[in-house]
Amino acid sequence: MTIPSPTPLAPLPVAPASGPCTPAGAAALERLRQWPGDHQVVVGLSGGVDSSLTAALLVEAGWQVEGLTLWLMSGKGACCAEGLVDAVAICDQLAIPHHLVDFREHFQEEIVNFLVEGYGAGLTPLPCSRCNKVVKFGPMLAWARSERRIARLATGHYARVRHAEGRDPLPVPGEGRGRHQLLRGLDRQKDQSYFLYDLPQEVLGALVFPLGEMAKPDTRLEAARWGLRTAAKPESQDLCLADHHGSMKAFLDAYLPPRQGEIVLRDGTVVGHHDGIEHFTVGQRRGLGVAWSEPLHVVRVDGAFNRVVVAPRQEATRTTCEVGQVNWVSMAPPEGPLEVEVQVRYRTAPERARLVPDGGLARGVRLEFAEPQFSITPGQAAVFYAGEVVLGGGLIQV
RNA sequence: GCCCCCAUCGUCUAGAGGCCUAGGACACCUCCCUUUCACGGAGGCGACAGGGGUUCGAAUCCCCUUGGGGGUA
Repeated sequence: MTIPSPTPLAPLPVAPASGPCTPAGAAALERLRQWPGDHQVVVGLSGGVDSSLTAALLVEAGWQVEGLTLWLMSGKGACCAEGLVDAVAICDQLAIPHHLVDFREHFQEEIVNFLVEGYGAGLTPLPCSRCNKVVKFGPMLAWARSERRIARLATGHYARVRHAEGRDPLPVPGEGRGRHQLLRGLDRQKDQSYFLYDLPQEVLGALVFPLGEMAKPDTRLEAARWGLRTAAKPESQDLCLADHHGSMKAFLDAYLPPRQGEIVLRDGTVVGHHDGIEHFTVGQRRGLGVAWSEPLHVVRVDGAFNRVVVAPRQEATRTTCEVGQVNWVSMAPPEGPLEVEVQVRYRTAPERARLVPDGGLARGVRLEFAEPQFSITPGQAAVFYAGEVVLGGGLIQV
């Protein structure tokens, strides 16, 4: 479905009077101007600053741009609706077409069900990487190609893609020929590469991340220069799932009935009770309700026995884990062991580990960390890095 | 129903007359952080079982009541 752009109440300038006000903005613009190949692109617009500026920079660089917003949530969809208003307004200001595609059913099947089943089983599923792969990037690109005959997709993610033809050698031993590399965003505070590890090569090859080398403050300054209505919009919205529920807990409570169980120490001593394992994740401290001589953290969520196992922090570590459903990004699957850096959660520091390909697991590897790790959690992603480069990643197994 | 011991924030406790407008730990709440869930950071709420005494002054001493633990006919 395509919704027509409304007539603006007050005409806004299509382009600002002056050029970029930050070196990063100027560099981003220059990269877009020099981009090899055709300059037609569909921009995924969430209604935030990042995607707004992404569209604006592409327009400023002379690209032929069309905006696309996905309708994801069923029900009222309050957050989506709010984002949609801004997305439409931005496209209007930029004088580019805006499209809205209804993905609610798809989102429900692929993400909502995935979350409910995962949490119900005692995992801590990561929705974002799956959503990026299965709901956003893949389908958006397919839509752009089939509906608009446009081969490229741009988003406001803080990550970089080094396309096959211009790539540098891999920083680790391995085969990277002919691959599109995924790199961290230059602004390490905002780097979102963790959520993108599962994108296939064919998608990576079509991506444009104009903000990959921008820092967040640059984005805001440039957005303000453009007079974008989203320039000062607050940072993180709530979980996009949560619109009419308010939080993940409330969201899960709407799908999973309360199931009381025990909170136990490693030796089986019962120290408390919980109202559903879906409210707990490995490493968690708050919300246990157990008063102890020192803080207790969750070390295991036992779906089979409906129990939550807790221990003092220094005992809540692991040194190895199995990773499944691995997607190799910037390199071909390695033949043998590899020294890598691993993030086991978004926004935790990368940790040194030895990665051993596991013949027994389909697309599996085993990680042996140099130091004990605090919160290795089944369901979360383990993403393998070599410095800036995303080598690959997968899901932590039970 | 004869004799002894104990009684502080939600929990575990510090406290042996003025340094206590009662301290700490854990829990809890709020905010910050954050495209997941968490971690983390900063604040906050919160108690001397009740009633009488003794003292210039009592959480700290005495008495009674109440509520929990031991011993003898």
